[in-house]
Order: sequence, then structure tokens, then C-alpha cells
Amino acid sequence: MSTIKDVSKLAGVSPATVSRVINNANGVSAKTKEKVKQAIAELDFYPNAQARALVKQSTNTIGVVMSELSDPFFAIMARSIEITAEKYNANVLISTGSLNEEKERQAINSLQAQRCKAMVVNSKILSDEELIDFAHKIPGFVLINKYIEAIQERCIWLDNQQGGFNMAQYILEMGHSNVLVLSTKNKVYDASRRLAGIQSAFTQAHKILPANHIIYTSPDPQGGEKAIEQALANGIKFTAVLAYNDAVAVGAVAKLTEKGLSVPENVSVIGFDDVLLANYCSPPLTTVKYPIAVMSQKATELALTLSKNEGKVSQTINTYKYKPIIIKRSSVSWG
Amino acid sequence: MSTIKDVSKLAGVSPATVSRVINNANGVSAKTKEKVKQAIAELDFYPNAQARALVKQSTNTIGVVMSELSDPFFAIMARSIEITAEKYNANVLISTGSLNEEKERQAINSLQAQRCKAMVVNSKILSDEELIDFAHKIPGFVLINKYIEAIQERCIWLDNQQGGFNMAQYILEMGHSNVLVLSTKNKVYDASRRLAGIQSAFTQAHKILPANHIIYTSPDPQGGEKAIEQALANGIKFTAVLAYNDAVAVGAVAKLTEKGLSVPENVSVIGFDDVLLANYCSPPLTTVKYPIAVMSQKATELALTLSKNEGKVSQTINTYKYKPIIIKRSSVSWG
DNA sequence: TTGAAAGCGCTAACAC
DNA sequence: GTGTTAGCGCTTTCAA
Repeated sequence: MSTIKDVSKLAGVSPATVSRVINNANGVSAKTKEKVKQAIAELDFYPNAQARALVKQSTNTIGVVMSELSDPFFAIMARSIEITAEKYNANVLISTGSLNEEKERQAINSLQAQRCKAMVVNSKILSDEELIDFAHKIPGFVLINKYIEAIQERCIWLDNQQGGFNMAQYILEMGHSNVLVLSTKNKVYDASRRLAGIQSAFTQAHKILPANHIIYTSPDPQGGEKAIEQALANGIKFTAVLAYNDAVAVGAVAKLTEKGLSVPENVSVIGFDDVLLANYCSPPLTTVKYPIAVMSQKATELALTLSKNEGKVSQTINTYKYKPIIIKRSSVSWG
Repeated sequence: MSTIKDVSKLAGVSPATVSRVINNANGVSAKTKEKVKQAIAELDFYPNAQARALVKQSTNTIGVVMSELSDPFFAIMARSIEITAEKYNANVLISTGSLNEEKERQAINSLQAQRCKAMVVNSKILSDEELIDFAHKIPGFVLINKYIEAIQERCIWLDNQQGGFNMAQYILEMGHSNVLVLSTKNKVYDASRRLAGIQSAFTQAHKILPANHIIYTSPDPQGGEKAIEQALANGIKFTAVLAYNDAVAVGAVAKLTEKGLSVPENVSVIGFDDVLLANYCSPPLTTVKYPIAVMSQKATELALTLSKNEGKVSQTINTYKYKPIIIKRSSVSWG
């Protein structure tokens, strides 16, 4: 790979001049500019991004931490961040953390090593203290899908508790009182918020949600299938299922159908997120809309802005809480 | 952000020694190592990845070019690459190109600027010549989902034509002869291969596929819906739909159902890819399996290997063609 | 309008 | 074992 020196030699100018040309600086005569451009083309030269970053002390790269690219929810998030970043001419570096504390930390560290000043982090598992710490060290550190009061001006979040509350309230209104809740690994932040919301709706309605009606399972269709299998095997009685997300819901529907229980006639099911799948599965899924695309865009813009201002937070706006909304389709019937 | 010099000062050693410690080089006494480590912790120091890359002349980063992260197909691909890269301690840099020639080229260029020596590229639209050119310049350049003879030892591909052929052969065997084909933008590589396969199956069966039975639409559910709407509006008669991918198929099913045509009783539908959606939509979709996860893993390993060998291709293996297989579910009936 | 020179943060010879 | 030095490819003063 050729360097700026090679180009300068071929064009018969100094490296500085070549630098001026590739950076569109003015103060270069049209003639030399032309010569340089030709040399660049001839040598197929691309300025080394690392060298540039090193001297400029900035990369214009936004780092993204999330757990699982292949999950449609995160895929939408990634896409939205990317589109937004492009608008601001920023590059995107994605680092995945999975549901493991050490990995999540590493993901952030590797982004730090890349000297990303802007970061959008979807932490599922790190402690609040550690995240607050990061926020204080990294100017453009933004948390998405999570709320921590101490750094609320850097949190873009959905009110998950409200979402859980909505699901439960709706299903109770529909006349179901034997409800099965499919949650996920209890250390996962949003899962616990949603569960809290569900429980508070039960309490408010003076109903009881027995502990054995809560099953913790993996957040994918297989998880949904397994959970239903298990509930049925344990003889748990239920006429409704509240799933952690749409993928789990869809797996639950599949297993219920397989066992001769039709949805929504025998069992009602509610998902969460409203990903593509929810609209096209059968029956179309009643679910809670998670406006992740809008939120990701906001998070990206905030991260970029903060990193420019060296972390100085704007005075006017200081909270970014989004509201979940029930999308009623066909997977719920009167109980 | 602190530098190696700051650390060396605080620890009372030379920068070289610090470098030795962070690189786990031997020849450092336990005592100094301890001092240095303490200083590192105290200053919260992370070695600057760009500076490192610059002097080492290598980044251990694999670049990925693809069009659309939010498509589940690509999401699986990204995930598989990531998992594989991690095994080899390589970082992943994703650059998206969309279905636009200039953007695709830019995506590759920006990866070049980052000095990625290994690259997995899913090109939808660049010309063969240009791709061959890149392959000659970039040691670890690997093409995924595309076959170009001149660089076949760097191509990981599915036999799309065979896949198209299989779909069509199966639907013809099932007794359908009024078939609607939902393809996508005709410049897209795999779409054209699949279409060619479909056509050759028709020819071989001495059947005719009229030109107005081929509709070009966007590769997502909305595209499927629109295409069906259009076909119906134009009074085209069909009892079977061959879709470009599962997302299109699922959209088609939704629109057909909406119009009072049930699947598979009135119309049979076949998808392509076998993404998660295919198994959980209604009815479960008969589709063509695209083993993208395995292929992505292979591509990653190949790219990494080639980049280590400076592009020298191993002698033993020299072709990576994968076979599509029909997965029979419930969206096809006898015609 | 152009060039020389210093330096970004790190590693790798080569001394000692 | 440890330090000194040069240099990776680029940008940016400062001079000319």
C-alpha cells in the first residue's frame, strides 16, 4: 500500500502538499493539485486512517455496544445508528458483548482503545456504578435502553416497567387471571423492569401472580417453546401468556399450537418489541411497541453531540424517556 | 486519555518497559511488572489502538461489507462472522453499502483506509472487473454469496441458479403451471441467478413463464405485498408464487390472505433463505435453505488465512460452492 | 503557494 | 532487565 511519501515523490511535491490536497485545504495551485491527484490515482493511494487518527487525536467514529447482532431488535438498532451516523459523516464500530459481564466490559474497553469519543451502549448486565464511571470518563458515552438517574441526561430509555404494566393490565381487563409470564435471565435489566411492571398491575388489580407462573427462559423462539413445554408438564393452568419479547411469544404460540391449544381461542399471547415477525406470524401478535429506531437515532445524535462538546450536557433537554404502546392484533381474546 | 509516557513516568521506568508489559513480552522482572501494572490501573490507561496499528503495520481487523444490517439474513451473517473472528482474536469492522454502486465501492475503500487486510464482501452490484481488481490488491479479500471464475478460490457462494431451479422444479412437480415469480431489482446478482434457474426449470419441463409473470419488487414484506396487489390488479392468473426471499414470501402470504386467497389452499408460496421468520409465520413456509451461517464462518476463516499468507491461496481446496436444499413445510399444496 | 521539521502514541532494534 | 532511539503515515506550524 502506497503512502503519502510515494505520492509526493511521484508528483514531485512535498508530503505536506499532498496532505493539503487530500484534505481539500486551500492554498494549493490548481496545477499542483492536478498533478497530485493524478499521482494518487496512479498509485491507488488511500490515506491511512490510523495515522490520521493518531495525529488528529480524533476518529469521528461512534462505537456501539450490544449483545446480539442476529436478534432482529438489535439489527434494527444497528441499522438506525448507522443511517444516523452516516448523516453526520461518522463511522460506526460495533462491538458485541453478549450476556456476560466480562465481555460487556471488554467491548467497551476495546472501543476505548480505538479512541471512540462517542459511544452508544446497550448494557444488559454491567452495574450502575461501573456505567456511571464510564460515563464520566468518556465524553460521548450514551446509554440506550436503560435508565440510571445519576447520568439521566445520557440515557435513552423505554419505560419498561410501564410496558410490563400495560401488558398485564390489558390481559387482566380482557378477563384473564391465570397468566403465565415468560421472562428471561433475571439479571437482565429490562426483563426485571418489565416483570416489576407486570407485578404491580396484578397488585393494583388485587390479583395474585404465583411464583411458579413466572418462567425464566432464553429470549428466542426456542426459549418460548421450552417454557411452554415446561409449564404444561408441570400442570400449570393458564389462559394467557405474557412473553419477554416477540421471539419468545412466537415460540410459545408454535408450541401451544403443537399441543393442540389454539391461539387466541384457548390461550392469549402478548409479545414485546413489535419486530417484523410480530406482524407476520400467525396469528398476528398483539405486542408492545418499542420505538427502537427512533430511540437509536436520538442516542446516536446525542452521543455525537456530547463528544463534540467534550461531555458538556445541554441545559434545555435532560431526559429521554420513551413510552411503550400496546399494539392490538389478533393473539388475544376474552378470557 | 493517558499515554504510555504517563505510565512510564508514574512507574519510574521507560516507555519500552511499559510496552513490554502490555504486550506480555518476557524479559521484565516481576517487580517492575507489578509497578507498571499498578501505574496502568491508576491512570486507567488503554494502549491506543491506532498507534499500535500504525507501527505494527497490521490491525488484525476483518472488514465486512454488506448491504443491509437490519435484514435477518445479513444479521445472521454478521453474527456468524463475529463469532468466528472472535475465535481468531480478530476485530470486526462492518461497513454497509446498500444497493448502490458508489456506496458499495466506498464501503470497500473505507475498509482499505482502515488497512483491513482481511475482508468479507457481499457485493450486490459492483462489476466483476472491479471486484477482481480489489481481490488482486487486497490479500485477504473474500467474496461471499457470489461466484466469479477468475477469483474462484476467494468465492464462498451458494448455487443460486440451482436454488431457483429447485423451487421451480418442485412447484411444477406439484402440478402448478401458472406461476408468479417475485424477483428483485434486476441488477442484483443473486436475484438474476435465481431467475435464470427458474427459467431453465420451465424450459426443461417444456412450460412457459410469461414475462408479465415476473414482478420486480423490493426484497422485504412490503415488496411482497405490493407485488401481489399489482398482479391481482393486472388480472394475472396464478396458483403459485416463487419469492425472492422469505420476507417477500411472507408479505405475499399476508396480502393473499387479505384478498381472501388462502395459502396453500388457493395459492402455494415458496420462499428463499430459511430465516427464522419462515419457520414461525403462518403457514410455516416452504423455502430454500441458504446455509449462510456456515458459509460466513468459512468466508471469515478464508479471509483471515489469506491475509496471513499475503494472498497465497492454498493448493488443496479451491472451490467453495454450497448447495441449496428445499425445506418442505406447509405453504405448498397440489395444484 | 510550497517545503521542512516536529510530533501524535506506540513498538522494535540495539545498546548497556 | 532495562533504556535509548528511530520511525510507522500522517498533519500542522513555521519559514521561505
